[in-house]
Amino acid sequence: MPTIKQLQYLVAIADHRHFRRAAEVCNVTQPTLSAQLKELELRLGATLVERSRSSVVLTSTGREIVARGRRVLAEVEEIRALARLANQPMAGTLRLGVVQSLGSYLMPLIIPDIHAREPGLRLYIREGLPKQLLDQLEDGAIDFLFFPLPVERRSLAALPLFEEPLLVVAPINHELAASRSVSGTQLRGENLLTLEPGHRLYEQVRILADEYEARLSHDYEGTSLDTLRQMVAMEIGISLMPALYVRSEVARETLVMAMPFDDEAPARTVGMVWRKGAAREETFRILARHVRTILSRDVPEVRVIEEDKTAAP
Amino acid sequence: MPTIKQLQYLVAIADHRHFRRAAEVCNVTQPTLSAQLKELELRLGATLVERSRSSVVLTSTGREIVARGRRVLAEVEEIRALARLANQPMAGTLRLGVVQSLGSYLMPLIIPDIHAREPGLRLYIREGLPKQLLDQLEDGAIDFLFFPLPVERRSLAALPLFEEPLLVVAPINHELAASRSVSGTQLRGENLLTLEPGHRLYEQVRILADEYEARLSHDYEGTSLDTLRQMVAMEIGISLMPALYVRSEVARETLVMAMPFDDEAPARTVGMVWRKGAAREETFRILARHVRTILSRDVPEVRVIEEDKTAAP
DNA sequence: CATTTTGATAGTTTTTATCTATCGAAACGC
DNA sequence: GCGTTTCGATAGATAAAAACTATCAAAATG
Repeated sequence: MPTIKQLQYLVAIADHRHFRRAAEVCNVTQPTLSAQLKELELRLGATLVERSRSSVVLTSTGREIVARGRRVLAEVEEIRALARLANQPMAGTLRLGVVQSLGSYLMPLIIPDIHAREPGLRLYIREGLPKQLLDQLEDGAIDFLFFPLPVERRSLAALPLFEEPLLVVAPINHELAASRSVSGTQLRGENLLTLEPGHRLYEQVRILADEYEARLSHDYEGTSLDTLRQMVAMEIGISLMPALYVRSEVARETLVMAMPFDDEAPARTVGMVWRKGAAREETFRILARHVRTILSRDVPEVRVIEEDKTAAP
Repeated sequence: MPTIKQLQYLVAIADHRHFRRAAEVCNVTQPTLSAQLKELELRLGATLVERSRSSVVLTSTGREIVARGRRVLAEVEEIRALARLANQPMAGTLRLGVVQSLGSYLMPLIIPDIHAREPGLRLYIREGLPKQLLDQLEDGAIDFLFFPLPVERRSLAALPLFEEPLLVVAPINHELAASRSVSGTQLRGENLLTLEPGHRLYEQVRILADEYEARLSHDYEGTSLDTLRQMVAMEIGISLMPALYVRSEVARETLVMAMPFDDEAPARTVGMVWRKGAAREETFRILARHVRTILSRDVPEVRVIEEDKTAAP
C-alpha cells in the first residue's frame, strides 16, 4: 500500500525531473527520496521512473499514477481544510430533529435569523414522532432536537429554552369567546377535545380536564391540531392548544377564537436535547442563546427561560 | 498530515461503530486503532468521533472527513489496480512519433493489425519534423519513434525494421515510363527534383544524383512529396520517392509513373527508436516483431530486416 | 583530465506504528 | 446490589519504517 508521503515524493519528481530538487521541495534528503521512490515501486510492483543522468523521465505507468496521486493529495488537502474550518464552532452541517407539533410553527420564526447570524452553519431539519426522534438522536442519526421536556433518557442532556402556554380555543359564538382571558374554573362542564393518546399534549390536557372538572371527550379524538381546530369550528367542543400553533394557524381563523388563561397558565416546556458528551456542545449552547434572543424579541406568545441549566449532572 | 492507514481506521470505525470490530477488520489490535484515531484527531486538530459506551458516533466534522477519506482510499485502490495492469507489457498508453514523410503512409498499413493483436495497448500518434521528434523523445514527451536510421544521438537506442526503396517517378509520356525498371545509368542528364534541404530524403537524392550524373534541380524544390509529384506531372523533371508513398499516393496517379530500380535499389532504413534504459523496452521489442510480421505478409514494397539488432552498446 | 553532479547504497539514528498488559468506567445478568 | 463482562484509553516495550550521514560509481561538464 503506498503512503501519502511516497505519492508526494513521486509528484515532486514528476514536476522537477530532478531527485535533489524534488527532495529539497519535500524537505527530505535526496537518499530518502530515492529510497522512498524505490519502496513505492516495490509496493506497486511497477517501474514509475526511468533514471538517467540527462534527466528523469516518467514511464507511461508513472504518468498515470502521478495523475491519480495528484488527486489523492488534493483530497487530503481538502480534508485538512475541512478540519481547519470545522474547528470554528459555528461551521459545518448539523442535523436537527423537531416533533411534528412544533416544527412547522417554530422553525419559520427562528431559522431566517439564525442563518443571518451564523451563515457558516447549515441545519438539516427532520420532523418525526417523539420516540423516533429520541432513538435517532441516541444512535447518531440526528445531532440535536428541539423537543418538549423533560426527557427521560439518561444518555441525553437537555437545555430548557422556553415555555409554550396552552390557550383555550372555542367556537366564535361560544360565551368564552367574548372574554379576553379565561380562568380555569370557567372550563367546568365544558366538552374538551384533544389529540389521541400517545401525544404529550394529550397527557397534559387530561390532567387539566381533571383539575378543572371539564369533560374530556372520547368520542372525537383528533389526529392533528388541524383536525381539532376544524371540530371546534363545528361547535363540537372547545380545546386547549399550544401558543405557537395558535399564532400560526388560528389567529386568522374566523370561526374560532383563542383566549389565554389568566395568570399561571398551563404550558409545555420546550428545550434543546443532545447526547451527553456531544462534540458540538459549544455549538448547541451558542444556538440556544440565539433562539432565546430571537424569541424574546419577536415572539411574545412564549415565555423564554433564561437560565442556563442542563438536566442531569 | 493524515496517513492512508489512519483514514482506513476512521472509515472502519464509521462503518462498524465499534472500536474492537473496526480493529479486527483492519487487522490491528484495538489499542493500535484507538491510538491511531487519536493521532489523526491530533494531526487534524478536530474531534471526529464521540466516544461512549452505548455506541460510537461520528461528529459532523467526522462524517464529512469520512466521506472524503473514502474517496482517498478508492483512488489509492485505483492506483494499485493500475499498477497491476501496467505490469503486463502490452497494456497502457504509449506515445509514438513518426516523421511526416512516413506517418501517413505507414500507420494505415500497421495500426489495425497491431490493435487486433494487442487490444490492451493504446498508441497515441504524433507527427513532426525529425529533429523535433528526437528532442521530444529525449526529454520524455514521446515514448518511441518510427524513424529513418541511423540516428546520431548517444542516449537513444535504435532497432532497424525495414528498408524502404526509392522508386523513379517520371511523367507518363517520359521514355523511362515505358520501362518496367530503371538502371541508374538511365538517369544520366535527367533533371532530378527533390525536397528542400533539411530532409533525410534530400541528402540521399543528392548523393544519388552525383553517382548517376543526373542534374539535381535547384530551381524547383518541393516542400512536400505531394508538391514534388505535381511538378513531375507538369513535366518539369523526374524524382525519386519512397516506396510506401508511391504505394499510397502515386500508384493510382494517371499523369506519372513509378518504376523500381534494377537490383541494388537505393533505399532508406526505417526503424524504432527509444531511449536507452526505457522501462518499456520489452513492449517495444514485441511491437517490432508485430510490425515485421505485418509488413512481411502485406507490404511487398518494403524489405523487412529480420535480425534483432540494436545500434550502440 | 580533473572536477562536479547525479542517483544509489550502506550503516546508523530517529520516529512511528504496533504489540501486550492493564486500567477505569459503564453495562449486563443474576 | 454485586460480580462479571465489555468498552475505549493508557503505559511500556518492541518492531518496523523513515529519515539521516557518509560515500559510492558513473556520467556530464569545463
